[in-house]
Amino acid sequence: MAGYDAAQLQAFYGAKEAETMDPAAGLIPLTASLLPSVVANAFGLPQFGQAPAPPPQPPPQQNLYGLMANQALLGGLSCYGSASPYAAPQSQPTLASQMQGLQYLQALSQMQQHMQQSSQSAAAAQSLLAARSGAFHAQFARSQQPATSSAISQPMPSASTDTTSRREPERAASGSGSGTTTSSSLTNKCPAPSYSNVSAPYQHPLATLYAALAQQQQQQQQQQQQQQAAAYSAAQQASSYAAAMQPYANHLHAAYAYGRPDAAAAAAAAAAAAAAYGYPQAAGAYGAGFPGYGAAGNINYSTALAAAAYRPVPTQVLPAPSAVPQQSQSMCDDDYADDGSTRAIKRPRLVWTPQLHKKFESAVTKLGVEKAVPKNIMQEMNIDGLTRENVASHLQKYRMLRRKDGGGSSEGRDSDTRSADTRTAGSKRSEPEPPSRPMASVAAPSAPAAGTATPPPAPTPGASPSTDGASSANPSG
DNA sequence: GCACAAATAT
DNA sequence: GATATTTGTG
Repeated sequence: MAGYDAAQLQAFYGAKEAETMDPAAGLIPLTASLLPSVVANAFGLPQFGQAPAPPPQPPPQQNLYGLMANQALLGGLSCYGSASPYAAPQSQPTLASQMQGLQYLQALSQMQQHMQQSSQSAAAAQSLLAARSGAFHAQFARSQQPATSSAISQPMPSASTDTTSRREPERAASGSGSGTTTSSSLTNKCPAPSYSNVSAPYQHPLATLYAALAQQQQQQQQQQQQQQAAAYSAAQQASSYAAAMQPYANHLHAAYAYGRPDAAAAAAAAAAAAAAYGYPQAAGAYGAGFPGYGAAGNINYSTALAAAAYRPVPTQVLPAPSAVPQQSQSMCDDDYADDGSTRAIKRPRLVWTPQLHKKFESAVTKLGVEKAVPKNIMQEMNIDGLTRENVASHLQKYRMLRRKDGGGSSEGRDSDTRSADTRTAGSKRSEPEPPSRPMASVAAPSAPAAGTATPPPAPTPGASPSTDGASSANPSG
C-alpha cells in the first residue's frame, strides 16, 4: 500500500488527528489517515481522535478457525467478508443519524490497531499458534480416524456443515480420478458461507501452505547458500533452462505472502504448521531436489509434499457449479471479475514450486515429447487441484524456454511414439522442431517415479492420519 | 473437448 | 518484466 507522510497529509488537509496517529509509524496508510478526516469533515462528524474508543473485540472462540487462524498472520488477506473482525463494530447505538460515518471511522481505527498489533505480537502469537495447532491436530486426528484426506489438505474440518457440495477440479470430470480424489480444488479459497459461528478471522486456504514453504525456504536458504553457490554455477553451464528456472528456487509469490512483509510471522507460522502436520522440513521444498542445483542426485521427493506445495487448505468448498453462487458473503470479491458478476471465478494463482515443476518435468519426460500434452501431463502428475489450464500454461512456458534454449540434446526417450493417435487436433503445429531436449534438469527422470510409485518419506507425524489421500487416485496407472 | 498460442492480468 | 490465467482459434 502506498504510504503517505502523515505530516504532509495533515498539512495539506488540515487534519486534526495528529494525536491519534502513531508518529512512530512515520508513514500512515492512506486509508487509515486520510480518509477518516476527509469523511469526518464531509459529514461533520467528530474527528477521529475524539471518537469513543471502540469496544474491545470479543476474544475469538475456541473454534476450528480460531485455532488455525492467527490474526497476526492475516493482515493482507483479502477474503474478509462483512463479518470480518475488521468490520465496523455494531455497538454504538447513539447518534443514529451519524452512526454510519462514525462506525466507519471506528472501523478504520480498529484496522490500524490491528495492523500495528499484528506486527508487534507476531512472535508471541506464533508460539500460541504452535501450541494450539499441535493440540488441535492431535485432537482432530483422533476424531477423524477414518479420514481419507491428508492432514495437509484437510488440516481442519470445514466450518460449514455442508460438505456435500464441493466443487471438484475440472480435471475430475476428465476421467482421471473422478470421485477418488478427496481434496478440493484450488479455487476453494473462500471462507465458509456462514460466518455466524465464526468469530475468528478466516484463514486463507493457501496461507498455511505457503507459510510452511516459506519456513522451509528460509531454513534451506541458510543451509544451502554455500552449496548453491558452487552448484548453481555448475548447473548454469549444464543447462540454461535450469538457469531460466532459477527463480523457482526462491519464489514465494507475493500474493500469498500475507500481504505484508511479515516474514517472521510467516516463518513462525510455518514452523508451527510444520510441527503440527509433520512437514519434513529437512526435505527441502525449495531449491533442494530441484534439478540443476546440485542436489539432483538427492531428490528426496515427496509426493505429498509436492502436492502440498500448492494445494490449498480447503477450509471451505464452494457450492456446486450448478448452483451459481449468489453474491453472498461467502464469496470474495477478489474471486470475481471486476464487473462483480459471479460468472467468472478467478482461479487462484498457482506457483510452480521446484517440486511441482520437477514433477511436471518427470511427467513430461515419462510421457515423451509426443504425448506430453496438458491433459496427459496433468494426469501423470496426479496432483489434486491441478487443472489442465495450469499445466497447459506451464507447458507453454516450458516449451518456450526449451525452444529458446536452442533445443539441443535429445534425450529422446520414446519420441518415436509419435502417432496420430494422440495428435487429435494438433497435427497442425506439431513443430518440426528438433526432438527437443528433456531439459538437462530432468537429469533424474526415474528418481521420483512420479505418478506410479509414490510412497515417499511419509511425514509420519503421530497425529496426521495419512500423507495424502491423493495417492489413492492413480489415473494413468 | 482439446491443444496451442496470444492476450490479458497480477 | 516475469509469471500465471484467460481467451481465441483451429
